[in-house]
Amino acid sequence: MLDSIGTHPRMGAVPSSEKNFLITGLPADVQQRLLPNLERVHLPLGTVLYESGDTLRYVYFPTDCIISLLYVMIDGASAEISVVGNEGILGTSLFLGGESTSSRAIVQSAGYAYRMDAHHFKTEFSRHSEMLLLLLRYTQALITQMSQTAACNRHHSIDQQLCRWLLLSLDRLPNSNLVMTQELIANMLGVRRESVTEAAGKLQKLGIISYHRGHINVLDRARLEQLCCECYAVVKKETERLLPIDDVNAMTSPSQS
Amino acid sequence: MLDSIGTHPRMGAVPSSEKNFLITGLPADVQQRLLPNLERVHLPLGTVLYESGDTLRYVYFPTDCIISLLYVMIDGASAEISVVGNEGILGTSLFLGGESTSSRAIVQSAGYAYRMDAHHFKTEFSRHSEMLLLLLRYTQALITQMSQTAACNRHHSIDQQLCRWLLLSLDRLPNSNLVMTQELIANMLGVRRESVTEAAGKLQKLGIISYHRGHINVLDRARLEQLCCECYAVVKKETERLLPIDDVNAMTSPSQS
DNA sequence: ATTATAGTGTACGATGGCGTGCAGAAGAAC
DNA sequence: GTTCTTCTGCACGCCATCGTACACTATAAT
Repeated sequence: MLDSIGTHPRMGAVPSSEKNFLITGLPADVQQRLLPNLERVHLPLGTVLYESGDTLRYVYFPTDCIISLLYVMIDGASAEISVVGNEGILGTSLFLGGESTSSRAIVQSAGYAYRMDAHHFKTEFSRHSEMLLLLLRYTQALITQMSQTAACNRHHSIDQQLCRWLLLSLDRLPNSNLVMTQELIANMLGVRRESVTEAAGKLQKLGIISYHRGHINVLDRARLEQLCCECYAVVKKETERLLPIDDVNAMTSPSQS
Repeated sequence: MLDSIGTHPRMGAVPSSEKNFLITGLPADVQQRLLPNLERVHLPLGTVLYESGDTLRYVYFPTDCIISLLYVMIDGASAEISVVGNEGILGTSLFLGGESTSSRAIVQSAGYAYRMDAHHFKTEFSRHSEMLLLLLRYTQALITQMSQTAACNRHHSIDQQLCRWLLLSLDRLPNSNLVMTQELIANMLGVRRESVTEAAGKLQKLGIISYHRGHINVLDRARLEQLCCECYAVVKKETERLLPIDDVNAMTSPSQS
């Protein structure tokens, strides 16, 4: 079903890896109806999709990019609240009813997303419950991630949090290469750049990652999970419970099922 | 309208202060329909309304009590994710679709709540959009609070966080007396008891609060807000934006409006 | 009255993370 | 090739918070 997006007049050629599970998780007829209103857009690293307080004009369904929800304090200090990839949607406040949030959405890893005009989106989910129910379940997964972030910020070391962050990012990327400087990671985690340098240095010495001027390669994911605090596993497990992904159908064509 | 709850056969005499704004915010006919399924219950301090992973059997609409959503780590360390009072509902996972959450709900301040059976609740919100829309807006307010907690845990001092915590509690209580030991506050904030002792001691010396073996009295709320980090104000402002409370109607009888 | 228990106060070293400053090295720009 | 910028590494003192230990006091239990 999603394959047909690639042949839609408004879309160019689309690699088959570009899926968003909130779309592929919908019944074929709903997907078909959404199609004309979905626009494939490229999102370069660092793009700010919305700022704290902005009224949202679009929702975004990331495919191979990662979006960070970042809270920026008055003094400029920041903290990542959660990350959104191809399992989610950006712009929950449109169906929750707030129209805006107090966080900033910024592209943490470049890639593509499908975006939908706020107006079309609202009429769609107000008309049909399939989409709303799926989005609500995703919202709960998002809440889980936020909760865990709050607890993790309180109790766990920067070393552990870096592991968590790497794993969350890895899950949302097609390969194990992150394009990401230590400075940016520090902004996300809300810590000093030097602290990230130190933590990343440890991981590199252990042979778990290798990095080089803005490029991080994860070599040993298993050991990363061992060093990580419980927070990653809790969020992942709960997300899979809430949003079961039928890989076979989701990655091929759900309309044929 | 809510006044009539006090005369409902299933209810005893109910003080007029016992309101929940998610109920009083609904149209009169919807309230009328909810009434037979609402049961007034007393919630003593420390009651665990649900544990991490529990399937919810009831939703709770607090009136004069405060519920804390607490995340408990494997090693027993805890952190408060958010608080719920008469502005909210406990059991969002029932309409979000997850049925359970990874947090614990515990009564932080004793009082009363209206509870509703999960089954009745689900049929109600699936049938009528008024309630769903209101609940969704509340969900966004909750998300705001969680986000802010995450950021606050990262960047602000225990002194500031204690101020935030006191203010959040104060907003949900009919008076300025908190029944709460320093030990319990420490659990909520996820810090040592001694740290709370120290922070509370400072506030007492400044004449802002007075406390005595499990009883805290806030004497100077204005100065508390001055000492607090931005986090309290952000959450409060956003909550008021999302859930405008028409005090006149809400506190009297909306059915007459 | 006496004894427990719960709540609070204080002290002291340990330490993780911060702020700051600076230096080296890899790429990019010219 | 040279210069400039970005990214990373390291070192220093500082401080908030932690872990631990213990003392004191008010209330409850007997």
